[in-house]
Amino acid sequence: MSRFKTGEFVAQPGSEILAEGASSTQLYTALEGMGLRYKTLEDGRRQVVGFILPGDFIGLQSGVMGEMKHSVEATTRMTMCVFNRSELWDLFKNHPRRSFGLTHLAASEEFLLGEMLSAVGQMDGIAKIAWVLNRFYKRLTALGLNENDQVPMPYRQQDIADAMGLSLVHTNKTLAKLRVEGFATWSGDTLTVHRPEELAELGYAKGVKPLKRPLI
Amino acid sequence: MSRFKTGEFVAQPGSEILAEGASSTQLYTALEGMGLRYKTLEDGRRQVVGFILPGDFIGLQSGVMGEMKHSVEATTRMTMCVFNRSELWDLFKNHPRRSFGLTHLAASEEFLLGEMLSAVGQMDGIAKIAWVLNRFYKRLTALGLNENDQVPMPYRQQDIADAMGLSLVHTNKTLAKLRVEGFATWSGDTLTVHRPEELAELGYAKGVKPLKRPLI
DNA sequence: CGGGAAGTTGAGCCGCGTCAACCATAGTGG
DNA sequence: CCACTATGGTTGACGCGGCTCAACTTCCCG
Repeated sequence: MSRFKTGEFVAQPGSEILAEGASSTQLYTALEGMGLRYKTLEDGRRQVVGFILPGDFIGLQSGVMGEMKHSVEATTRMTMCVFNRSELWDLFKNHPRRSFGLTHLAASEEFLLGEMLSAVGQMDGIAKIAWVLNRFYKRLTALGLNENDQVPMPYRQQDIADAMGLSLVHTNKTLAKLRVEGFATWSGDTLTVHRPEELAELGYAKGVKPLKRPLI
Repeated sequence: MSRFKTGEFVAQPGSEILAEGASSTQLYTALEGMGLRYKTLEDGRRQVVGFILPGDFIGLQSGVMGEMKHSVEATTRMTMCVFNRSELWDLFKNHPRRSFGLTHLAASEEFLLGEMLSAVGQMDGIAKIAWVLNRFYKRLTALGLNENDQVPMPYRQQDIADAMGLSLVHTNKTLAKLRVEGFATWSGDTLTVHRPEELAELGYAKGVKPLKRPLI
C-alpha cells in the first residue's frame, strides 16, 4: 500500500480538512488524532455524521462521487497519510483485493450511519447519550486506547449534541445524570466508564460488536 | 452485466427479502416495485433506513461484509434481478469499471443516509415530512414515474413515521397540515404535489440534486 | 488582569408522544 | 349477501421530554 502514499499531512486542531462540496484530488487515512464529519444546514445548524478515529479513511465520497457530501474537521492535531485520487483508478484496475477492501469500507460507513440514524430517530435523550458514549468507548478500546477504563474524549459537548440531535443544554443535563448515577464521567478530555455493561444496556446496544476492517 | 445475472425473482407485497443478520449468497437489483430497508431495535421499535425504488441495489452489505445490517421488505410486488455473491469476486478481479461503479453505489447510499440523518436529527416535524415527500417526489420524477404531478406512494403512514423518527399520530396530523395548506396531498397510493418549490423549501432542500449513478 | 470559549444550572413553555376513540375499506366465511 | 374482522387512517385530550432564554462559573491564553 505504501506505493500509493504520496506523503503525510498534519492538520492543526480546529482546522477544516475537507469542505462539503469540495472536489479534492487528495484522499487521506487518519494515522493519529481525532476529527469530525459534519453537514451544515442552510440555517446554520449542524449535523455531525461521524467521528474520525485513527485508521479511518477520509474523502472516499470525493474520490468516487466527485465531491464531498460533508465537511471534515480536525478536533485534535491529526496526522494523515495522503493519496492522490488518480491512484484510485490504478487500484481498481490492478489491485482487486484492495479495491474490494475499499468497498468494504464504504459499506462499513453505511452501517455506522444506519446505527446512528436508529439511535437519533428512535431513542430518548438518556439512551442517545449512553449510546454514543458506549460506542466511543468500545471503538477506542478496540484501538488499544483504553487505560484503566479511561479513553480520550477531545470533543466538546456541542459536538455530541449535534451528533445526536439534542440541544447543548439538554446534552449537558443528561451527561450530569449519567455522572451522578455512576455510569460514566466525562471531564476535560477523558471519558471514564464505571459500569460498561449497564451503560451499554442504557443505550440498547448489547449486541453491537466492533467492526473488523481489512487493512488498506 | 447480463453475464452475471443468474435469474429473476418476484417478491410478494409484505414479504421479507433479506433479514437483518442474514448472510445471503444472493444479491439483487430492483427492477420493478418498491420496498423498504429497516432496522429493528430490541424493544421492537423500527427505524426505516431507506426506500427501495427501481434500479436500487440490495444486499451489498451482505456481499461485502458477510451479513446484512438491516432487513429488506417488499412493499409492493417486486421483481428483482438476482446475482450470486461469488460473482462479486470475479467482478472485482476482471471488471474494474463495474467494481468502481459498485463502490460509487455504496458511497451514494452513504450519502443518502447522511441526508436522512440530518433531517431526522435537526428538523422539526413539518420539515421532516416535507423533506421526505419532496425527496420521494424528486426521485420518482427522475425515474419517469411522474404523471401530472402525481407519483406512486405505496407505503403506509407508519413507514414514513418510522423513517423520520416521528409518531404515527403526529405524522398523520402533519400530513393533514400539508394537505389543507395546499402543499401536497397523499391519498391512497398516490402522492400529488401541488407546489413543489414551496414543499422543497419547507424541507430545507433547495439545493439537493438528483444523483446520477453509473449503470450496473 | 481582561476576554473568549466551554461548561453548568434554573425557569418556563411548547412540540410531539401517548392514550383512546372512531371511521373507512377490503377480505372472509357462514 | 351480509355480519365479522383486520388493517390503515383520522381526530381530540392531555402530559412530559426536551428546547429556548438567560445567567453564572470555570478555565485558558494573551
